[in-house]
Amino acid sequence: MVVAVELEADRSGSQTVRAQLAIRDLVLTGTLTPGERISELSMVARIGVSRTPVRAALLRLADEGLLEPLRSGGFAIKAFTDREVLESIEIRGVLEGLAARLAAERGVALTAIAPLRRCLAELDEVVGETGASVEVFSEYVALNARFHALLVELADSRPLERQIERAITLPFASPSAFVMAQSTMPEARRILTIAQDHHRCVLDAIEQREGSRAESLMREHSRLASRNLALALRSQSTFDLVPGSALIRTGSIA
Amino acid sequence: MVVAVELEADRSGSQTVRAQLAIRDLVLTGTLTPGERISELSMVARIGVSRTPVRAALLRLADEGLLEPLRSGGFAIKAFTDREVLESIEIRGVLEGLAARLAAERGVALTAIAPLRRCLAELDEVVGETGASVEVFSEYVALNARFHALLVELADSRPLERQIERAITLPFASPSAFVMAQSTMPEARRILTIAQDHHRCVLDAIEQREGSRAESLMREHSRLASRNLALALRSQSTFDLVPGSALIRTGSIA
DNA sequence: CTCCGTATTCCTGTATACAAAGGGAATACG
DNA sequence: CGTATTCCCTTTGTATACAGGAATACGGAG
Repeated sequence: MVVAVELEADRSGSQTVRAQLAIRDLVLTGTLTPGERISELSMVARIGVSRTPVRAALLRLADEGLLEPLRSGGFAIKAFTDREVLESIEIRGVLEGLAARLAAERGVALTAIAPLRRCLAELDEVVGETGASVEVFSEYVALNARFHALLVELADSRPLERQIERAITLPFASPSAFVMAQSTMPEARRILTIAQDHHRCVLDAIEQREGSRAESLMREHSRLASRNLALALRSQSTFDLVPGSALIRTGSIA
Repeated sequence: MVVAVELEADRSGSQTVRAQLAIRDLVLTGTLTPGERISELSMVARIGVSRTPVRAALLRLADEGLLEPLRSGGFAIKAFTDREVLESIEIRGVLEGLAARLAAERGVALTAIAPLRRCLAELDEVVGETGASVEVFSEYVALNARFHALLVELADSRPLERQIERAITLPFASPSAFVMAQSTMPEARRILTIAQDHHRCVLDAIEQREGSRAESLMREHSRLASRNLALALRSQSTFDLVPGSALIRTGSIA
């Protein structure tokens, strides 16, 4: 009866985080369909830990926004409209804009901005690559994520870090959510070039303490993601490349 | 041994929310001092529920940001610097600014804005009161909270609602956090007048679909809270009036 | 054939038992 | 006298047992 497929050495310290990771994967990969109720026992059977950590994991995922509490108790997998995805991206943009502005207004030491410059240079290399292979794009994803993380650090604000971390927990709201989807599109290279220019200009703005400019740039930068969402929605195969796409229910695509 | 003082009819549906409310109160009132570790058993003794709901409550409060997880397990009461308080207010301002802008850009029906107008009128009455009694201010607090809540609703964005709700969970970041502290200050009436004008102008901006103006106004509006914080820090007795002040450790005030 | 009442079954919320790990204090050794 | 070590106690993480309640399925009646 109990088919424990997921025994693959999830040697994460605690049972709770193991459960959290496992369930999150189940949700994100679409194994569990949106709207479906999640019973604790089924998770116990699947993951192989007791109800207590499963329960903790569900609670955690509900705060993250992947699940929604049911009034009769328990949780269901949340479904997102494309509009909500857009709004989530906008929120991220606004918060990252605040981060950039704070960094600019307060001023940052050159030693603090150096890692950003290095990251920028590495991104330049990746964008400069002639071949548009999948490897190139996944390398871009990694570097891009690091760039954004470093930028938030630059603001040096714990509360803001927390809030942004929360905002990008929704996988389709993260800075690199649509990059992989881009990889299949003809305009891919152009978009990457523009995004990279945003990165460069933001660093310049921060260095020269142009707070307002830094903020506007980050907002506009997030708009690239919005545009990519629209592009990705054109075909199912492209759409499937964005993380957490299983949670998004659109009118046009089944 | 077990002195269950808090038996005062906390008839909240579940034990978990009861524990959550009780512990939050303990933290906010300063009964538990910042930095102090919270042991589950001590909460069990105090509140009178078992470890399971206490544990759930602690987890919840940690996500809310009132507690911070310890690497050795368990939680400690988080302490906030005045700078972090300022940043939290700034975050709220930015998010409420986004809400106002979204409402303005999308356009709202007059039926939707009517409750805001009514709330505005009621606020006018309160601000117009001649006596500056405590009752007046606490009435202002209630109406002000409602106004801000309605404004967020106007944006009609679930993700944004969630994010803002999270932002104002920190009690000193809520829109009315410093109003009661104001009540003891001579410039109180003037500040209320200005705040109320912000409210009025934001509604006008939204009605006329002036997104950028609506956003700027809400940001500036939140700056009133920042200024009030600076004012409130001048004396201990004033400072004590702000909710959650026990969590804030400042250089100047013990 | 359909609708309603009832009983059963599953599920969550809560409490408790158990084990491992961390912290602290006392003691022994250098 | 200072330092390191060891032991004990406290605390958390995890598992399980129990009770109340909701959803469902089944059976009977109209």
